[in-house]
Amino acid sequence: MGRKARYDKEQFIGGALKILAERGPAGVTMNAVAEETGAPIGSVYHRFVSRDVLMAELWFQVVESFQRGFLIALEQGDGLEAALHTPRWVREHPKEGRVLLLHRRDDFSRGEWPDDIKAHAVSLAAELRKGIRSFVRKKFGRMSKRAMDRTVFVLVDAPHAAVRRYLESDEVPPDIVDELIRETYYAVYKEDL
Amino acid sequence: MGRKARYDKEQFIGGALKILAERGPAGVTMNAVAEETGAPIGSVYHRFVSRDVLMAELWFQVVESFQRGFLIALEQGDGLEAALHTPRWVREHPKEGRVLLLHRRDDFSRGEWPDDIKAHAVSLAAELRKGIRSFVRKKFGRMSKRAMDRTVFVLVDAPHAAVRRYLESDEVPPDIVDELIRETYYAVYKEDL
DNA sequence: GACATATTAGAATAATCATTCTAGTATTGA
DNA sequence: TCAATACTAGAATGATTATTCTAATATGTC
Repeated sequence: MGRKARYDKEQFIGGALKILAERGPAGVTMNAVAEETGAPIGSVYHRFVSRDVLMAELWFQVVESFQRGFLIALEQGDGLEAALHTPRWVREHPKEGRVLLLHRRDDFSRGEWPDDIKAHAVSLAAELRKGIRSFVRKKFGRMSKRAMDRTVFVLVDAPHAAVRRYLESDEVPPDIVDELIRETYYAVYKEDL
Repeated sequence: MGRKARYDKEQFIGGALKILAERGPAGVTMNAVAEETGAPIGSVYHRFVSRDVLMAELWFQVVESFQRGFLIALEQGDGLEAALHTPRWVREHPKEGRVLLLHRRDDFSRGEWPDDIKAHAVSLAAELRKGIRSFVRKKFGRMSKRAMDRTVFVLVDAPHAAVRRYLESDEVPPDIVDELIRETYYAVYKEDL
């Protein structure tokens, strides 16, 4: 049934990642991706309905990898381990780091997106929420809006903030970042929940 | 000398701000700004060399206003007052809040920008640095890289982080944000500097 | 081998915008 | 009133890119 494929999604996503790291988001044109991969542009469109979808899938791939490590840290180590996962992962994945800035989780609920993209976003978010929920229960014995808000700030928002300015200018987050995340962690969790 | 102006910079910047709030950054096309203001596109270009410069000036105007309040808080109140200025200001200026996400301070050092834009960026950054410096000296009696890093995190990065997700989805930051900023503040400043 | 079809090829098309350009127009100053 | 000029007007241009389209080309299946 049909000809054997010479190029697959992975290659195009890989090409897009490379271009993104070198030339920034605007550099990732469909022609650039095709050229980088050595494929004709038709083949890119054969795999991805649109540029938006290609970028979305790149984002999913990266976030999935990031989130996997985060959830493992959250389950095995304690919360601090998970909070520090952000700067560590970013240091180990400099190219991928910039991809994190490309979208927010709920970009895919607004607007027109293919169903599988929407579904992917939903399941990714659910997985994260579930992980954090069960962490909160483990740590505090019960669940509350307040505990969730704080935990999201300490484990997600604060680490991302600490790291963001370095991602934006292609620098490796320095050690002080870990220190600040650590202190924020102890601070916010010292309060009664 | 010459005809009286019917449209000035302020009107175009105001139009751009309105469009940004309603349709997001991509919606701010030069034609949209002209239409919103009721002016012909030629008049927009008579005031701004390019779209980039228009957007830059919008950003400057907003950041300047934000920063003014921040510096006053920093000088008059203590650091906590300044840290909390971010969520407060954003609540009072919902439209302007989104503008903050448009640029980073050092966007204007890289790349081609007119000299006055560069100068504006430099002076704005200098003013902020100066304010923080003198705050650090006032609070700790001396100056150190470490104290500066921490202060920037506590007064700038953490508040921005806490607020960012709400800005991105056009929501008003809830009270918990202030609470988190406050705790982060006490935490990080409890450590010896 | 011939057919069906998944895939390659990439030139042609189309849409979107920023920007330019040429022609008027109102105001100031002489 | 006249000349200089800052400004209005907006149609035309140009550049950039996403996307489409038609024609080949392999490869599995009958």
